[in-house]
Amino acid sequence: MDTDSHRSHADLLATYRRSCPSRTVIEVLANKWSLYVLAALRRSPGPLRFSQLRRLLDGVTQKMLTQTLRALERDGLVARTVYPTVPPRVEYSLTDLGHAAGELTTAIADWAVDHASRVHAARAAFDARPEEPSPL
Amino acid sequence: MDTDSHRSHADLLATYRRSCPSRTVIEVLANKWSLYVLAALRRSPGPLRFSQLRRLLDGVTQKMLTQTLRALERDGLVARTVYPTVPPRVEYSLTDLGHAAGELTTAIADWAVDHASRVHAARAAFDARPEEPSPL
DNA sequence: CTGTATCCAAGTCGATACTG
DNA sequence: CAGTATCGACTTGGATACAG
Repeated sequence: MDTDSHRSHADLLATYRRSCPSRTVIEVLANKWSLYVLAALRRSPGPLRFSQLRRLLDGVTQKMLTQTLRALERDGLVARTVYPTVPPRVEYSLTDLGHAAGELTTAIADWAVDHASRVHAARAAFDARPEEPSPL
Repeated sequence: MDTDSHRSHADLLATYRRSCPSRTVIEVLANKWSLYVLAALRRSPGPLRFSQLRRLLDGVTQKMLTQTLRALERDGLVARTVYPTVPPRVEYSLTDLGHAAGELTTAIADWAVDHASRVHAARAAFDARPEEPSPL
């Protein structure tokens, strides 16, 4: 994947600057729950209700889920539809923008599943190594 | 991208379980500095020194960079090479595993750059909307 | 140069209680 | 059902000082 072939050297450096507009976008995407919410919505055949997402994402609290969904909605990645019924019904789905982002986060989630054993093995090896690797 | 075509429904649900081994892998990848470090190393033609990474990643503190590099090294994504010179010289590069992960995080970073304006527009629209959208 | 150690502020996150 | 509000524990992250 040579995704940078059309980017200049200066462009690449600018990517990491604090002033780069992408910085704040990265900060929304680069966290566990955003990644999972986008992946879950992308994998779902249709919209998901708040409670469905909560059940799906094991360990997420109501607060974190609300917070995450709001941030994604604010950024135009997730669409929030409220049905004025009683009890209220709220559905979440991906916008076109969110769908594209969801592909990327789903790829990360899939990669993590596929390589978890290798990562865990490396982790164990690292943790098992002696304090002083060079006893001379 | 139908990356899930080979995954069963049960597999997909298991992905979000707290007990899924991929959870801890995601937690390492899903943060700003890990994402940037992997992207920077992947884009670089060769290994990068600690100070080079620090200059490149605008805003990263020494502490966060060290912490991030350690976590990635522990997970077998980054290789750390120490040259016993004086002053010391330490180079970081991607392992095969890290290279694969780097492709994914680079894709996220690129996407963020390319769509930052759309996201920021959505954000501005969201923030500008009235408190009570339905005054009836 | 490449770290480690420490202090402290700020933010994250979970648990709980409550509302329309 | 789908939130909001609040409190407190815990974690994160920055600044600074220091060491091999």
